[in-house]
Amino acid sequence: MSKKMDLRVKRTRKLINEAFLKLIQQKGFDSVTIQDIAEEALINRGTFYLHYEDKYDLLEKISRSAIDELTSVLNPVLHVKEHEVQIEKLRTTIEKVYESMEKNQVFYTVMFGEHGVYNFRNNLEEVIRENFSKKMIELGVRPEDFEIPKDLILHFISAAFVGVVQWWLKQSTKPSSQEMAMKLSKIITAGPMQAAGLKIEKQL
Amino acid sequence: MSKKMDLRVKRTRKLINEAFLKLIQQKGFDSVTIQDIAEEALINRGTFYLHYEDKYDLLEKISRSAIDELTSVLNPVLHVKEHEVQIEKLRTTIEKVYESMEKNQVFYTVMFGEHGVYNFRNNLEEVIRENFSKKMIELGVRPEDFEIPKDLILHFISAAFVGVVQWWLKQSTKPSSQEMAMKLSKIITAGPMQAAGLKIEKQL
DNA sequence: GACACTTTGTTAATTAATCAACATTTTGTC
DNA sequence: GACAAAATGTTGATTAATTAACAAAGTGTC
Repeated sequence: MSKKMDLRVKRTRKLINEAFLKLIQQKGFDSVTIQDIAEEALINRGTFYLHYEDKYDLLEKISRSAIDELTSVLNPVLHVKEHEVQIEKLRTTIEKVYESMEKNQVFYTVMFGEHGVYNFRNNLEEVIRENFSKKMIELGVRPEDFEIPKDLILHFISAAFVGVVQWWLKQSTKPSSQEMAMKLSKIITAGPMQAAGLKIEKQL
Repeated sequence: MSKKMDLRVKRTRKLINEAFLKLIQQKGFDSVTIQDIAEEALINRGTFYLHYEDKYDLLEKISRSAIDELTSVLNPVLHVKEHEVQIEKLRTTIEKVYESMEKNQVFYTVMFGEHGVYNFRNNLEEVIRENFSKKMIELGVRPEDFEIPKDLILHFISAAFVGVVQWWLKQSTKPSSQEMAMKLSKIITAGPMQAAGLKIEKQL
């Protein structure tokens, strides 16, 4: 990004994005028209086409942006050094994840909402699994080394992750990213039962 | 308004107004700079000067607009026909008042807020009194006809009116304009004690 | 299927806003 | 009071957005 974006471009896109998410929340993606967006954003309809091809393009770009940002901080391999989890780094990652959630809060709230885009939750979980899977391959981690099938672990993690994000989005008073990092790192390293304070019976 | 206002003008003013009120709420009128407004509104600073002279001009125009709208629906004389209050018309007026409040909700909330403009409450009460007083003169109402001094009545009404508006602004779930009209017309015609359900001892 | 209405995608001329820059004024600190 | 930094008010060249209009496509109703 060698040149600074003209303020009008930046502003117009912001207005379009905000109008779009608001309208999705109100009436669902399918019912939203370009005219609706233009009216809500107080822009000329023709202006929309200077920035986006159609509403599908807009959705793609908004989603890409939010999810790219999320996956850029979801870097699991850094937490593992010689098969050992590094707590501090794990905590930092979770904190960044929730900072990203805060930043794109409206997007995720709308997408998970009642008029949100079809199957958004599953798609997000899939993205997370692919991201983790790809990173493992890059670093030569071998699934045979796991006691539990890799796929099972990935499904567990991605579903749990998204489940907790949905919980967080629904809180009227949201825990800070630091609080979430503290709590989740405990759950991840000790398992949910121990993190809740229960003792696990010793296995012979 | 023979010609339609260019959408850009409309939008730019809206963005400026919103940014301004937000900043007043955050840091108080005195601390707000034009640069602050431009940044918050995502406009070029020079653009501000295409629309307003300075922040005092902006405040004047925003206030004028909200208060003009309020006084345009505050027309007490229409409720009185041959010294008799017409309940239905009174209720309609109150309803319109609260519609105006809803429309300019952010403005009034900020102005009445902790960083709001100095003495806003008193100024608003004064405006209301003048408006009522002027209308009475136009229609030849004679203060001598009142059993209670005119000034006292005006102060009672204006203070009570503003007090209730402040109450309404603070409600997280606000009564609709219809509900407010129902309740307030009862208070006004029967007095606060009877409207609350108490019986008044008969005076000999 | 016929038809009316709505929405879309596009175009050229016009216009409000941006950018960069500057001199001046104001504010804050010592 | 001296000085640096921040804010103001302004200017001309450039640019993104608006307007008005049109043909075509899509939607809803009978």
